[in-house]
Amino acid sequence: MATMREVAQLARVSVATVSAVINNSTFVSDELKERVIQAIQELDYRPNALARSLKSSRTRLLGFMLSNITNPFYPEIVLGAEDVARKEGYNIFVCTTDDDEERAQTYLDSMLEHRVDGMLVGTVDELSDPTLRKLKAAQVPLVLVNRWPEGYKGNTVVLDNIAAGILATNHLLSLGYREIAFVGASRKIMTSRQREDGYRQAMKLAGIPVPEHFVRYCDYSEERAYEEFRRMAKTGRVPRAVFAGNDLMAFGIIRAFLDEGFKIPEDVAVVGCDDIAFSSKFFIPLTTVHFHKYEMGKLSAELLIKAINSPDSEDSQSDFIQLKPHLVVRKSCGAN
Amino acid sequence: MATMREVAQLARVSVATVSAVINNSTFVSDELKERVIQAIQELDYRPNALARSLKSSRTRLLGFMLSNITNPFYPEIVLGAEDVARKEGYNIFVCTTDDDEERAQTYLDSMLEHRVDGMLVGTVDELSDPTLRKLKAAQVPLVLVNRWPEGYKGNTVVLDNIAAGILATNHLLSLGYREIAFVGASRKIMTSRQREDGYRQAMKLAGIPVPEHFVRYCDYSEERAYEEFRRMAKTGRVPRAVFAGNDLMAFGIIRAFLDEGFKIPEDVAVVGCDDIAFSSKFFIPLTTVHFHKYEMGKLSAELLIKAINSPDSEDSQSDFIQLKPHLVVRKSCGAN
DNA sequence: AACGTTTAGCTAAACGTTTAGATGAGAGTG
DNA sequence: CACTCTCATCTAAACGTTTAGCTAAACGTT
Repeated sequence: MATMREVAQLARVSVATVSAVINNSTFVSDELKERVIQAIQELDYRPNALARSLKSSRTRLLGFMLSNITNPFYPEIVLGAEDVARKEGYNIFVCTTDDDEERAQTYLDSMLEHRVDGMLVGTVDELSDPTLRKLKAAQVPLVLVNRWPEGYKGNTVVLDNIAAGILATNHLLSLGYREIAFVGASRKIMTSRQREDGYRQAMKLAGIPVPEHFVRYCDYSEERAYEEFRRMAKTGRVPRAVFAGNDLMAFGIIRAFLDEGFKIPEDVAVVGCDDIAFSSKFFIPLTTVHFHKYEMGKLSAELLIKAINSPDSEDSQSDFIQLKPHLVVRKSCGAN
Repeated sequence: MATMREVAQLARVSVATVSAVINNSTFVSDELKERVIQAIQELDYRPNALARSLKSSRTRLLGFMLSNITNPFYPEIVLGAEDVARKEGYNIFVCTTDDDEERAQTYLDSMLEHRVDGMLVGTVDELSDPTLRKLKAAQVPLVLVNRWPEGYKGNTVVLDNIAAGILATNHLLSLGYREIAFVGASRKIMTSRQREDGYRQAMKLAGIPVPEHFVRYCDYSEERAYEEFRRMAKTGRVPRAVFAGNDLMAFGIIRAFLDEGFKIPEDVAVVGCDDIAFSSKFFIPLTTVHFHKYEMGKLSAELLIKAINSPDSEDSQSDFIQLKPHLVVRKSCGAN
């Protein structure tokens, strides 16, 4: 592949002039400019981003760490981030850790070695997380996305999961259901914990005790939820309504109940959370809590780029953006 | 961020020794090695991949161009590729073009400027595609994934879409259906065209004329398929069976028929194609044609890395891998 | 003692850019 | 005409690595 030196030679100018034409950083006469452009095309020259970044110490690369693209919750977020990155001339480096600590570390090292200009991180929800510590030590501009450690100081774009829990639970309460189950991923996962907390708050406010035997944890997985509720249905002891911590689990729960001969929403009402693309297309369109996922990605990237461009990234105050959800009423809850 | 020079200073050795320790390329005495490691940790030194790649002219970066991660068909492929890449010490740079020519060009330029060691390309299905021409000109090791231009010479990993069409159609024929509709994306999209061709071959072999008024095109989109078939259902003139070019459209078709009061599979049998994750979890588990998507990603990356490592990439013969599908019989077709 | 051999560790030249500062041709001024 | 200014263009020094080739100490051989 041709280098700038060769282009300069062919155009009978200095490398500085070629550089000036490419970046149009300083004035170059039309004649030389023409010659340079000619030479670039002739040689199919393409600037070497490595050399460029090495000298200028900015790569126009952004890292994005998330747990699993296979989960339909994420691609939209990535898309939002990608769209603003592209517009601003950045490329995004997506890596998925599957919530595996070792993988996260490997990828993080790799991103830092590639000198990304900033990181979008969707895998950290503890202050003690090694990923977070490493990132702080490396002083990379940083935005936490979707998950975050309580009390974290720094740019953060997240969803108001407590509000989501309240919204879903209140909706079910308003439809007259009292015996409402909750299904989460686990108490360890912040988003799940907060959705549960919202559910508990709403129940408390309504003066209804939480039926603890109907609070279950299924790893945010369709399969696990299916198994859990199939088992539950077999006992005959089922709740009148379920708030599922995500749509995937809601699908699993509905499938389990259907397979056991229950009717949805007549026998059991189900409300999901996330409003993934498929939820509106499910045969029983799912009532669920909608989050602006694309928006979350977009805002995250904007914030990150702002942080990168801010003169001294150190003491610039950081933003905490919390996106509000809204309820999407469809068929699975038995409203209308 | 600390440089190798600073590490060398602190460890009282030369940069060459530091380099040797990091890459353990030549023998270094235990004593010096110890001092170097100490210094690296003390300074939190991290090799600069830019400088390293600039000198060694390999980046250990792979590009992956595909149309749209939001389509559940793709994430699994990416995962397969990522897994082998990680194992081989490569990072994958995913970019989505949304089948927009301009975006493809922008991203491609960006990847080439970043000097990726090779490219996985899932967006090219014409020999005249500018992307393909640019890639050939740049002489980057290359594997075409999923889509490919007829007659293309070079590494390719694809699905046998014709076999898929035959499989699906034969299954419906074997269940006694004769009036079988086909829904594709468009004749312009190779995968869709081939699935259609498979369908036509199977019909021909069975001696049944293709009902051309039941051959429709819906851009591989759930919505479009829904609208198209809702309209069709309203006319009262509906086929007894449908082979949908992908699962998403199958879902749309089923939803359309249900909303018009038809029963699936009793009134209309539906077979999809792709077997995306959700198809088995649909309330009417979808009969569909399964492809090994993860495998496709895995094989693609393996082939690419092989090509990168092959001594003279020019005349090394290229592989054409075509993955065979198999039918997954579930509920939507009315078998058993 | 003189020689060659081995080898741990070093020096310095790349890799392909960016960019501060040098150069020198023209134009403008008194 | 001598002077300064302006400004298009160039020269050369980085950026942080890798690596070919060198140095010199230590050892073995005769």
